[in-house]
Amino acid sequence: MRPVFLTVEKKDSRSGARAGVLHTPHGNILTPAFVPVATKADIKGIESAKFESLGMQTFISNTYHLYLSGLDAVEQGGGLAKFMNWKGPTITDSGGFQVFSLGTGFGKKISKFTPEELPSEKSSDLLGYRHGQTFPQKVLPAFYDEDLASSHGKLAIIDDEGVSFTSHLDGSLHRFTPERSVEIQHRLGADIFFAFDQCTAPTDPYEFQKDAMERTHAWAKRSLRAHRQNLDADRTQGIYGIGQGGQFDDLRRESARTIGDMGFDGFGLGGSFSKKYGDHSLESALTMLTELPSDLPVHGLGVGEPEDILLGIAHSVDTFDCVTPTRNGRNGGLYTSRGKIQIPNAQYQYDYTPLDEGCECPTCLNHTRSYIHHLFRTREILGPILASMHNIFFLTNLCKKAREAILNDEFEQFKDSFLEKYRN
RNA sequence: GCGUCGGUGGUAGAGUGGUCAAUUACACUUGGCUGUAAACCAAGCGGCUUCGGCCUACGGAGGUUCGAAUCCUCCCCGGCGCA
Repeated sequence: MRPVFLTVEKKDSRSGARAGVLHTPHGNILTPAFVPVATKADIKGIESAKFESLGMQTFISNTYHLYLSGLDAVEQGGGLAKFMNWKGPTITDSGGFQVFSLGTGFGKKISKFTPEELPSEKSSDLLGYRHGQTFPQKVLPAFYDEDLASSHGKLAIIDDEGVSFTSHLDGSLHRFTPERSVEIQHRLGADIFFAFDQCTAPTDPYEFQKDAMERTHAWAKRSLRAHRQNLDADRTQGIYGIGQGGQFDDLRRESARTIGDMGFDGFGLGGSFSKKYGDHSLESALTMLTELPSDLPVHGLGVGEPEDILLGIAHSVDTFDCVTPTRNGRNGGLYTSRGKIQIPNAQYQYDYTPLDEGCECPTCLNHTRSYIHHLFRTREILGPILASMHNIFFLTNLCKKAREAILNDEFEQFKDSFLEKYRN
């Protein structure tokens, strides 16, 4: 028996939607489920004691950030969950997204580095590099790229072996490989973690996507092998493989088949689905679902707008993580059943109704729009906190209601009526 | 009363003859945020506009000058000092 597996309770008769139970060593996750992001072992502004009241069943933290600061403390503190005083399931992401967001995904610049552009040193010299050590001086120039340096002074360089990058915190040089990412994630000790991948933007061209996809496949194999070699971790942690392919359906299908056949405990829908890349980047990624083993749990990485979550559910995605509730919340954007609102806007100054009529989150049960508006205007820290709490509840509740609808075999109806109201 | 320094857009505060409808910050108005270098970022912020400009503005009124927020005179208001 694997440490993580899905049992499907009910399949919708008119769509691919399904309701299930994702079993983990620290408890079950009822799916579909929304998974808030706790990048650095905290959901910004919200302590773990509040999680349950927000409808949360789990959360996802980040390998890249925790590796740069706090890894030893987390490990010695008994792992991510215990460290945070959380009893339920936990998830970590591999750091693959940062390879993208700190590298080619930064701004609009696209750069690709071939192995011959890399340092002449054998890659083994670069492996095992630890935070705090000094990188060999002679390889430094090879890591410096004028083009990228001018835009953010930092760099992530990809080669087939792994990724070299500079810390966004202090500029120090580091190296991630699939093996290293897995090792760190073993030390973080989450119930579910992800294989190291190369994320791309949907707008990247075919050859680039194909290259990244094939590299991701090779890294997936290595991530899985590294996991199997740690017998203890393999018994207590589940590993998800990630598929890529950008907007190209043939690549997406190939990626799903390849990753789906490797023996992972779950599948991560890889990519970046921001609207700035167009309106259909998620749809092409969803073509992957038709190629996967039917009982394999599927996670949508970075899928967090209500429309996208419902679209994902309709295609049998089980879990979703995203920064949307927390980042939008901190910046004053609130989800309501009638669409998003900007609470700092003037029109809410004397609006003494709840953020969302009928919402049962801790924020709405106790406070008015006027109050939240006031907290944002005065830049009080409570504003972003209450807003984040509401937004998290909104999305976990959306998934909860979708689950109930699926169990009642009325998902399509639920989805349509939600969207009609949400879009006004 | 005398002397002195100063009065600039919602606020603070630059500018001190033309490149000024006026730097900058805050405030204000509105956008954006999809595996978090984001409690962040961006745009706008006198009126009108056929978008080329036009009009009204730097305490008030005059004046010098081709040209004044900037120089001069008087008035009003404020700070400080001396009576």
